[in-house]
Amino acid sequence: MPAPARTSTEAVVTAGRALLERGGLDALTMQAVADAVGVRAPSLYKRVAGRDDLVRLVVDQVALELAAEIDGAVGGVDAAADLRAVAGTFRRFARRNPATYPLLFDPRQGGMSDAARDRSSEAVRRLSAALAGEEHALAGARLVVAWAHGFVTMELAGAFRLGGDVEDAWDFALEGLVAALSGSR
Amino acid sequence: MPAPARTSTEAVVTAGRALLERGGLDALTMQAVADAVGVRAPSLYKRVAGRDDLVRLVVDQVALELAAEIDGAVGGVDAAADLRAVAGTFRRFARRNPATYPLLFDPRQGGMSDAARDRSSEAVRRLSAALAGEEHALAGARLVVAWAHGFVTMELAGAFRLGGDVEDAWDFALEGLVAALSGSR
DNA sequence: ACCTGAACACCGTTCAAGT
DNA sequence: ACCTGAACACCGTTCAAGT
Repeated sequence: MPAPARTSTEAVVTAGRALLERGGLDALTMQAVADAVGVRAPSLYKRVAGRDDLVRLVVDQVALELAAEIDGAVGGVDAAADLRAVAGTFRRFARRNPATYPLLFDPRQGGMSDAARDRSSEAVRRLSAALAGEEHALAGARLVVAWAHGFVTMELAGAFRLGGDVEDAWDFALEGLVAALSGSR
Repeated sequence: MPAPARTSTEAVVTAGRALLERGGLDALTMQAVADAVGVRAPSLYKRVAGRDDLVRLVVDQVALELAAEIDGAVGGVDAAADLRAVAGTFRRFARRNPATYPLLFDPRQGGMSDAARDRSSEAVRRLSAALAGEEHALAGARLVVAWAHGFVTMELAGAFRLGGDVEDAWDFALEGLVAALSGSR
């Protein structure tokens, strides 16, 4: 006599993400997720393999959203303008997802899936190729992504404490990177 | 009748760091630390306020070592050469401390202390001032540090999967950054 | 086929009792 | 003044029993 499903993997992932964003990784407990979806904790193991798997599913959902927003920020006409737009989109995304963003590049949480990573990096690679030439496309993309990731990570961590205008630092860096890429062809 | 101390804060921090470097944050349990220093877990609370405090002490020890190595990498003659040397030192340090390094900029672990942060950033700020001029010193330092941190974080996370030579990407970026800083004055 | 209570091993932490 | 065993609340996870 089959028992009807009282929740779904989707609901479990959504609840997990909300808990993570609200209270950090510590708040994402199987008990809290179970309460949120209206089921007992052991039942969650019918939906996800375990807590680590649930975290991975959340991270991947966030990563795919990021990739989609980056794709949407590319106009396709002016590569320098597109790079500025993509960088801004990336930064705003991190600020909107301050607790989940840092997990995207965290090896302890498995990081994002290959699919999400490839999709995010492809847009940047194309812009890098347009600016720096095909031979420097990959190295240029790695420069831009490393900088953007480092910057927003430090910003989220509250690491910019020496005063000064953080917006200025962002704009200064972005113009410097565009110039460095354009000058290397 | 006083009981003699059977361990010390230093030994506790050293044991904690070793466990963290060997097995990640999960392996740093009060029980494992207690076993390592030859005492029962409750006794650790005479040395550290709790597990979070112990992690913070480990992170700070690592951060001060990083700051010292960076200081030692500065020659003081050629700013561009010094920047390359500092960046290389930074990267090698991260590779030598793959489990503790990511905690340095992790807000969940409190990150590094203000003292450690200030000391690390000051050397980079001076080099940035020498290359880009005093007015762009802070923004330039933030560009370099954000890139270096992002790069080594991604490298440690295994995020460079599109093939290509990661060493080339490092050198290409470093030369681009030196050019961008030098060109902005 | 899914849900549940009970149980297990583990965790950080507290505290009264020992020396 | 420090160390200890015992205890507490919590955690992830397993599993036999229910429907």
